[in-house]
Amino acid sequence: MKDGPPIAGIAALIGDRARADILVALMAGQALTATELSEVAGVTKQTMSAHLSKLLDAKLLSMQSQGRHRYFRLADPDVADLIERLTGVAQRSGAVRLKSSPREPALRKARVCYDHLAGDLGVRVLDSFEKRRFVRHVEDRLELTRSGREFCEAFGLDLESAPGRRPLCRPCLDWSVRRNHLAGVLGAAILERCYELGWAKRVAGTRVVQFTAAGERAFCERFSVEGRTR
Amino acid sequence: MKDGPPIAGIAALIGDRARADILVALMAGQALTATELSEVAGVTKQTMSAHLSKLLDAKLLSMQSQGRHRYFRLADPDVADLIERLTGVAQRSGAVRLKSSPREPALRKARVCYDHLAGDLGVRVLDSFEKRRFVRHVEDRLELTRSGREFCEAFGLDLESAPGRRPLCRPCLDWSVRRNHLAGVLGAAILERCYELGWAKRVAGTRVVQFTAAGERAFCERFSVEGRTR
DNA sequence: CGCATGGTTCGGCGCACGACGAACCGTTGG
DNA sequence: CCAACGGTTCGTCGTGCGCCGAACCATGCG
Repeated sequence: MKDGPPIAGIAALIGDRARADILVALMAGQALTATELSEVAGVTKQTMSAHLSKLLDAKLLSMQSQGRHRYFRLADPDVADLIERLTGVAQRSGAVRLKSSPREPALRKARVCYDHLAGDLGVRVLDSFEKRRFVRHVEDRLELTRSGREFCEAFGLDLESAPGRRPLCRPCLDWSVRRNHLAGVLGAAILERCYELGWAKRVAGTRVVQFTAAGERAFCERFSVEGRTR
Repeated sequence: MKDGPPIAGIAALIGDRARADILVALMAGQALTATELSEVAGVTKQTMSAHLSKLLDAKLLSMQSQGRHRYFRLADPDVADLIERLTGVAQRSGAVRLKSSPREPALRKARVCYDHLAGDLGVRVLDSFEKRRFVRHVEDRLELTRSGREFCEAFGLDLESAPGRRPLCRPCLDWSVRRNHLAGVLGAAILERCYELGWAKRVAGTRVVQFTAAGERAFCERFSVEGRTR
């Protein structure tokens, strides 16, 4: 009755960039919403929706609706175990690389994640902020310190006129680098300011943020970002 | 530097029908040659060759050349562990079925595996032979008993004029049903006889063996095969 | 030596599946 | 009530990759 070895189905499910990103992100243990996951994986919501339903069907994930959100987590510890083994084997295999998708090259360096800066540059900004004690981790959240606030004002950011209850500052997991970058009002304000200063602009139709040569230099200096960005 | 989560690459590798078949077959622990594996998985040697090199690259398999053969086995116990976890999760997930390839339907029932009969019918023949004590397992090999030999002669098989050192009778693992069917000279002779008797013929261009309605009835009676073959 | 057999390489074909745009529901909050 | 936002459904497009036929090397045996 059943088709070929069942493991093929499950493995194929995991063997997709976007879905693997989801699973890895959920290894942290906390439940995430569909939209958050779509950011993590770097795909649109429709695409994510399709992926999530497949993973649900296969019972790799579980979901609970809460208000208008849907929270996803790994279905059970066995799944987490599986992913862990998989990473183990993957490590020693010297990371078989999946054929890199065409969109990759520029996206990795700098791109828009909603309205803030992600990609390599985005991650480095957060690194630098942490090193200079401009931000502090408080549980899962991020807090701007006094010196951080001063720095931001000096850079010409307007953090006060922010609307509603959007967090000022929060970390956002980056799908390409697997590390956090700066989101929230602050993240958005920084990107906005880069546009204003003429350091960068968006490439139409994509999520790529293109820095000018001078803009990149200025940016790196300002944020104490060292080294080449690839 | 590295692309997306490494687990995606490994999982994608396992998430292919043919390759999953390979891995499952090798879970038994004994090393198999490339050609044997191609039969197990139901693909040609070229295709198998491509799969095997990918699995080798990823270090999921190890290989040793011996004479003109190449023997493949699982690279190490961790890989076996991984596959086992995977089957575990797959079980409880209620076997996510991989989109069934177009060739499936008829192939499952009866098909040619090299020159002998495989598929559901092939497996049942061996079952019946075992139950009636026509064959006996001797380590990994199969031996035709005295009564088995009589039965075969009565059916009109010529087992004597077989050329060279090809084994008279050996088991061959079936990729679809995951069970053995009858290979070797005997397996070939049975299929040949079915053609002669007009019970079945091959469908051109495929490996499907098509039985006539009467042929199938006669076949089942002769070999004491019970039940519908779905 | 020639022939059979185990494996690999190359080129072309076809298909499954992931990606997105657009349009559509449901919930929340003003 | 409307506007905004979280998610899903539908149709389409592009492409990666698994498959095979044919041709090619290597080994082993008579």
